[in-house]
Amino acid sequence: MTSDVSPATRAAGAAAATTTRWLDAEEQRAWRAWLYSWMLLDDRLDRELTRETGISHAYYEILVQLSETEGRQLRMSQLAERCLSSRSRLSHAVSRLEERGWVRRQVCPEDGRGQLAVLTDEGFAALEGAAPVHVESVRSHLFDQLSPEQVAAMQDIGETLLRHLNDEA
Amino acid sequence: MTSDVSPATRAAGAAAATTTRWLDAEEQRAWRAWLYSWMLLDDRLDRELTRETGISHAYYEILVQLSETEGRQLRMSQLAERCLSSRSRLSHAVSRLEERGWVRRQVCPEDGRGQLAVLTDEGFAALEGAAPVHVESVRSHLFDQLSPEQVAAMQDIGETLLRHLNDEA
DNA sequence: CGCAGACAGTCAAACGCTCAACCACTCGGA
DNA sequence: TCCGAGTGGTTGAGCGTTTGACTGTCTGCG
Repeated sequence: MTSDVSPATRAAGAAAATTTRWLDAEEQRAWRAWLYSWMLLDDRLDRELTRETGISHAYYEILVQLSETEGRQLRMSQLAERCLSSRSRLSHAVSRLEERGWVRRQVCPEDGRGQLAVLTDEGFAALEGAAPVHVESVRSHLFDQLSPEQVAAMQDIGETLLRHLNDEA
Repeated sequence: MTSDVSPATRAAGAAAATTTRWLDAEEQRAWRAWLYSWMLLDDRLDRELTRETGISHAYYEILVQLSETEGRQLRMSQLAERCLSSRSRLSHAVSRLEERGWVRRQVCPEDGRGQLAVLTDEGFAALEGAAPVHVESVRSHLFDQLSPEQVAAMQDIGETLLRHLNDEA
């Protein structure tokens, strides 16, 4: 689902946009493979997790982030940042998690503007139940399919891109 | 935004689920880097394209797929498959593209149940305008950041995963 | 002290996606 | 030829996300 340019488009576009640096055939192929494989994998992981535990990948990530901090709590904005989520989105998501009794909101003592999202025991238990399911999905669809060299390359590429994306953001 | 398991979760989860094959520290790191870099890249590409052309990545993909076929038309279900989209989602999306005058629906001559989505000249022109923007994004945020070896590895990994995901689906 | 501006978070409206029900058409067999 | 199952596609309700406006709080400066 994305991006690629047909030869016809290519000729016309190039004229319009002061010599666009089009992708060559190999680059197209690499891009497509990357894009498609990611979309399929992401979809698969999310569906397996949701089907078997009732927790979407997005919720799961929130629970994970909270579980990994001291006191199992975080400021809303910090939580949003770690989840690569907008504040608004996180605010809505936390409201829904609150309804499930998995997270609790609490005024931040140091800053009256802030709210703390606190992981409840029920939330932690839910995470404990979901984690094995998710890990098994990741292992079977990703790590089981790749050689150690491919895994190393994956990490290398990911970290390279991460450096670029974080730097210039 | 996703998935990772804290040490605490790890111990408890393992007990519950008949020896879960947890990720070790290196695997966690690789998975996180991959996941985060993809999420950030995907978001970046979509936003740049949407901001500068008013076309989301999802719509762009539909236009690309149509532009690459003979007659610039496809059966709805084939188009959905190529876009890795559900039929319902595609049907809604095509309706919106129809409102913009970029796609036209037409009954399929060979099968009265089917519908053809046809790319209009306006739609093609919109794609021509958007393509350089999108390609430049992909190049600057992805290919410009990676060595030729990394690009080759990316393709290799993508195709390996794609084989797995398509096979077992 | 008092106020302007920045900041944290929430909320409402518009939009897109998902799921399941649904309609229309085709195909194969009695 | 007629019926029933299967297929192709659409629709609507419900839900989650985005955007931008808004409230309340904090901070720094005159």
